[in-house]
Amino acid sequence: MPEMLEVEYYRQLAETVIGRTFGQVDVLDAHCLAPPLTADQLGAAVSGRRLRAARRQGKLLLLDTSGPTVGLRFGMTGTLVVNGRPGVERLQYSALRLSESHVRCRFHLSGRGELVLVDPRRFGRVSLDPDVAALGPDAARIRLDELRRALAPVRAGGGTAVKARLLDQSKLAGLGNLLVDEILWQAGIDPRRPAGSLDDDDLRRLAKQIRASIRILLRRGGSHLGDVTSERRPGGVCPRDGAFLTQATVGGRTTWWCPAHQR
DNA sequence: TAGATTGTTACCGT
DNA sequence: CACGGTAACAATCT
Repeated sequence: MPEMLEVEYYRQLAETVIGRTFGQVDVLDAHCLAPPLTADQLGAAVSGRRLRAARRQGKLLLLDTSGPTVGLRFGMTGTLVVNGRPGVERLQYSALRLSESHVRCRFHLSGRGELVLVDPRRFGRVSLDPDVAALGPDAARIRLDELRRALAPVRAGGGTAVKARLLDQSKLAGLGNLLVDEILWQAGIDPRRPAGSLDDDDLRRLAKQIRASIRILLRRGGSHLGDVTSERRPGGVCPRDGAFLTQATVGGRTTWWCPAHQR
């Protein structure tokens, strides 16, 4: 489920309990703890601490407390539920309901209230003081010079596909598979193009499109609501010019693009 | 039923 | 050594 858009909704939800104090932490599935963190350590570090701020860097949610910062990653299907309100109303799979059996970690708030990590597929992780420096600049505010740096060839040649680079969280934080395909479709750029082959005009257009798509889809309600997302299927057609979309694996992920206008 | 999946990471080959 | 591609992870949905 979550790319940066969904995590931004979770962040906004967490903001509603800023100032509250953490109570007990129930780790229902130790699998959700990023090694070497233990349930006892998490509880001891967090309980009695006040929530100071809810930040986001890419897909990583950061809960600053009066003690350590709690890092939450949501994997493919993680959702944050705060006081019974899910961060995302519409889940990808209509039949997938928030189920008590999928609660992995519950942060109680003193008095009443809670933040709950619900994650059917169990790829989500809780950590303490995560290494934010390992992430590139956040895609929502990417500037031209930052994008140029993110796509610059590390070695001579620079044959890496532009899509692979855009997905590399250490270069640029926040974009996932659906969002990247949507952005490249909007910008008219072939996902297989070597990242280093983009000229200044391409880079400028792409940087603007990254920010624009994030802004629009945030308003629309999530990463799966792009103009081309519903056409990601056999027989899918480009909404712009009617050409059949092409499918291939690029950057290790299933990729759809329009062979007519993405160059 | 077989195949696919919005994310991250260990591993392997170049 | 650095980089890039791949498989694995886990559970569910189409």
